[in-house]
Amino acid sequence: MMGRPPCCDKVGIKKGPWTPEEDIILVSYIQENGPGNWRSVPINTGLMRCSKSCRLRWTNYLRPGIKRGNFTAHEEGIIVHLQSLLGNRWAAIASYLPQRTDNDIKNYWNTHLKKKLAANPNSSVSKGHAAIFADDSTTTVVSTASNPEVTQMAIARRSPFADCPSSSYASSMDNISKLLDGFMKTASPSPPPPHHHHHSYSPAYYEVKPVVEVSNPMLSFDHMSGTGTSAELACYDGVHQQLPTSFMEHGGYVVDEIKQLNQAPPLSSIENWLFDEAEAEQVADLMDLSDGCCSVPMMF
DNA sequence: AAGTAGTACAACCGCATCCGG
DNA sequence: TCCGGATGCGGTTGTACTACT
Repeated sequence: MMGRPPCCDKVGIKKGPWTPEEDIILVSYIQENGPGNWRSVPINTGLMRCSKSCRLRWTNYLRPGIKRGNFTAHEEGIIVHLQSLLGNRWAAIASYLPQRTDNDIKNYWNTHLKKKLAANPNSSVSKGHAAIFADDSTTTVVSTASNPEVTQMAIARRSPFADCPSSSYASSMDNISKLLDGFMKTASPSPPPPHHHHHSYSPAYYEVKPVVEVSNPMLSFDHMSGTGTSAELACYDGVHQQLPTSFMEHGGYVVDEIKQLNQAPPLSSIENWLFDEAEAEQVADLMDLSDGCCSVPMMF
């Protein structure tokens, strides 16, 4: 009689931008059950979304550790060089920038970098490496120069937070926490920042105030991996956000992910390049640094 | 002020790959 | 080894927003 239903039944499946309510449902479900088994997510949550849409929403927007906002020159350099080495393998490139999603990197490449390279093929960005330490975000320049170990961590993706500028880092964990705990109580969401235009709902804009400080993620990592109970992941306006233990236990996503990222796999040629470039450019850029341009608050 | 073109990015689509039975 | 379902990945689209005329 009836044949096998299609993978994504088009009938009754909602498409388009996600609503806050849908995000809350999805995040709550993943909090309880962990990510994965996406097929069951719409079934168990009642979300009128296909499994792929749920997975995409989580991986590209809701999952912890995602950094949003402008790409730094450092990140640009990495992306450009990796793209030249790997081609449009955005997932592979994204693995070197754990805070960025492949979708983000792909979009950034298509909308910014491709044009940049076309307009100025001899620019430092196009060379793929010279801009790595010409970071305008006042984050890693001095700190990495004075601390080779930190340089290696930042460059070689040992931590998903390693090159995170404290000033721009808006933890999606904050968003999730707010989604879970405070959204319903929040009377009026803050409007989007003027430089961002968003036609669809974005949880980042539920932040009542901008992120002013982020606690040292490396220390937090040690803490969380050491105890395995709760995760002190970010300091938001001075209030430490706590991940529910269940979030760590069910699927152990955050802990597993960070542990995995924190492991030191055998260096690939790309990673070796990153190390080599880091050392070479570090010296070169230190020569160019004029005093006053980089008074950097140490994050470590 | 209104219309138009350009930009940015979230989300979708379809194919590829993985994995368990 | 084969098959089918689940998931991952990259290309592409849709549309809100901004800048320009």
